[in-house]
Amino acid sequence: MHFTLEVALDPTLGCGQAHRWRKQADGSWQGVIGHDVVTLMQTDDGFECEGCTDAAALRRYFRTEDDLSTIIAEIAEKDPQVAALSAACPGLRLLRQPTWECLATYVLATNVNVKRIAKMVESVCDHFGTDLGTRRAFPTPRQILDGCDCLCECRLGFREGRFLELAQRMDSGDFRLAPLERMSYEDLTVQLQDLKGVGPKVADCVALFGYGRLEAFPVDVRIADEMRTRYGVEGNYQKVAAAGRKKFGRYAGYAQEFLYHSGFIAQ
DNA sequence: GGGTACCCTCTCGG
DNA sequence: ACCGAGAGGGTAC
Repeated sequence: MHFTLEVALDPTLGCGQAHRWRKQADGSWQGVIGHDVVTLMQTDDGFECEGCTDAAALRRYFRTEDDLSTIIAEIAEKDPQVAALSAACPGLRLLRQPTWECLATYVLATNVNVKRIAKMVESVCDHFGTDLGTRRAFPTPRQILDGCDCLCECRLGFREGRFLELAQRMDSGDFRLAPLERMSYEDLTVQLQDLKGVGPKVADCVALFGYGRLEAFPVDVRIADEMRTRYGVEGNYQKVAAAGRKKFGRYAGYAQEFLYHSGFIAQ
């Protein structure tokens, strides 16, 4: 199946916003979207997709409604450095990940290397997820609870308790993700932080990558570094994140992604 | 509001 | 080669 879309798969799938993509020897990307194991191959005008049974889900995942030229024009107009970064990295898109998967993976993404995040996520999928053949789906809360006796095999460290409690609250219905769709960005991030293991940074990541709130500006150590060296902005989380949102406006999340990716190249 | 410990793994310097 | 120290998409206390 062919998809026409302005996208560069390498930075989009490899920059760390989603954690289940693997680049293969032939240059294609293998990942799991819902219950499809898909293989994506870059073309001049988009990509070729193998294994996809739901084109609408794929379009949703890639946020095909985002017009990159419009978005980039807007954030570039606000800052010459982001203008240069976006020009240097054409086709970098934000993804829309399933909220549960996004939330659960970012709860695991604390105080570890990006490399190990992917390892933990894959381990959780391998232990509890539905078998899809070559890969497994991201597990549902119920699947995690059913197999929680062997959760320690996933080597989540101090995140294990948080991960388990998260699954319990979702499964019991004590915490529901769907109603958060209708909330404002501010209310959404406040609600998310009621969950153990979710602080301001994870809440912003889930708001951006899961709930598609493009105004979110998650600040991790790399973004904090970029904000300090490029713009002289430093301070606590709230201060830096608010500065990013104010500076870049409704598409601050895209600006964040370009800034993050610039550090990726430098590394 | 700021300072620390935190599970575990990988990396790096000796 | 082997080992100990350090760091790593932050959060809870």
